[in-house]
Amino acid sequence: MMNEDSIIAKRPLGELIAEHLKQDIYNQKVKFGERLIEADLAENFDVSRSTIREALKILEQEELVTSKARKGTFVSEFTERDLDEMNELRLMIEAKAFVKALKNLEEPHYQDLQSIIDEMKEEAENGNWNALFDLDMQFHQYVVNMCGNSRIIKIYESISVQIRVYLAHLDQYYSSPVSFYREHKELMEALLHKDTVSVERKIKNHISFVEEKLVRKTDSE
Amino acid sequence: MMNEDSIIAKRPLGELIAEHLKQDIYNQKVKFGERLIEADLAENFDVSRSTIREALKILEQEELVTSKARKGTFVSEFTERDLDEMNELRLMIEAKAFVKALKNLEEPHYQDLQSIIDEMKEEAENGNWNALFDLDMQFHQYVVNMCGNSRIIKIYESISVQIRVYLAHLDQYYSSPVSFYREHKELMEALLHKDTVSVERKIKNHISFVEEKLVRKTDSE
DNA sequence: GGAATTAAAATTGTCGACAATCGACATAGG
DNA sequence: CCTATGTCGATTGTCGACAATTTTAATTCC
Repeated sequence: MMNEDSIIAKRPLGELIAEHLKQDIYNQKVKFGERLIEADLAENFDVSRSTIREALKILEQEELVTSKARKGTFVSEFTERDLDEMNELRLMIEAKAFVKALKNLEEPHYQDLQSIIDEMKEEAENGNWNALFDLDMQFHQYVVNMCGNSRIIKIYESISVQIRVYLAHLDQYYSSPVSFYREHKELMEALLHKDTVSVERKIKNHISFVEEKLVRKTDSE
Repeated sequence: MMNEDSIIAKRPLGELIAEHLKQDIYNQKVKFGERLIEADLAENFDVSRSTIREALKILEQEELVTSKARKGTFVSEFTERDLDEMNELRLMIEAKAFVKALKNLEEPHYQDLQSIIDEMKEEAENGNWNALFDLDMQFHQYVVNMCGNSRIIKIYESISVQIRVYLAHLDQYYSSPVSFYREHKELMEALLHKDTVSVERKIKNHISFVEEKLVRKTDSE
């Protein structure tokens, strides 16, 4: 009668470790290009190498690490070129997903989104970039999840994690947290009006904002 | 002095087995929904279960199998709904990739493509659907590979394998092999003319051809 | 001193065994 | 008869050990 996944779902160890490692990557406890040695990880996490291998396979799937046969697995290095690729892909997917999501967004969803936006405002005022990025991810993923295409959702998940990691590793951002927040506020309004054209334009703006304003030092400032 | 990957690169066993299993799925030696039991596979392939596990993780990555913790791994079941999702994604990606590829396609590439087309013609006349599908995959993947975005390439690889599997499992096709071939010939001509607009339209047509003409029995026949 | 060889250490690939869990059946109790 | 509980076999999760390979260090030879 109370057999169902008792609060803490009993997931395989490998998955838990994979998540832990992902956090470590977010927090730069392991850096780009760093080699991950199975035996060491096994000792640190106090599990067998088989389990570590499973965890690494999961991370590899999300492209957070890359492994070459018999050469080892390394934390993926994201260059600016990679960011370009990611953004191109992201733009394509997100533009489509958002428009499709419009058909499915109902009142309760808008409330959820609004509360994310509200949190963003707070974190923006505190200048807390890391929290801001997490909320950003939540916001976009939430909308994409409403698009109705499970494959699009899955791909977006993967790509957004990568972008998240990329941003986390930057040591400086060339824009203010508040304008980052304002971006989302405008996007939210376009969603509320169910204005397809406007939504597409805003998405496009938003992504180029990340690329050009946030990451690169532009002259026009 | 001749140590470099001697012709046959020494890849991990798990990868080889994953490929073998993929072929088995193509050829319907294993069917949709079928459960894959690690111990049995280990015995059949005469390797340890660890190796089988690795192979299954690879297939899971390509979404050809699905595995639930402690429940086992099953060959993915693709419904018509899945085909819809796949095509939507494919359309999005391929339209973008082809247009981008136009910038990079040179004479030798066109020759490669033409030879694929020529083979298609032959197989079409023999009514050999399976070979035709393989060539179809080759053709599209070849062009997509020229788009210059490694992430787009990777995603397309995954999605096209899935579509390939879906088509392989159909027991009947509602169109002629020759018209399937002709589709590609037209696409090829659009590529040769580097006519962006035409390429986009042709891609769109081609994908809806697969969905509506090849798979579904339409009345307009 | 430096390039080529060889030896040693570190690391990944593969294996077989045991533990934990699941599913089906049998059995007991109402 | 139906439901709950216990048991057993089948299957997956995890482990530690050995084999194969790569990387590093040491040695030899020019």
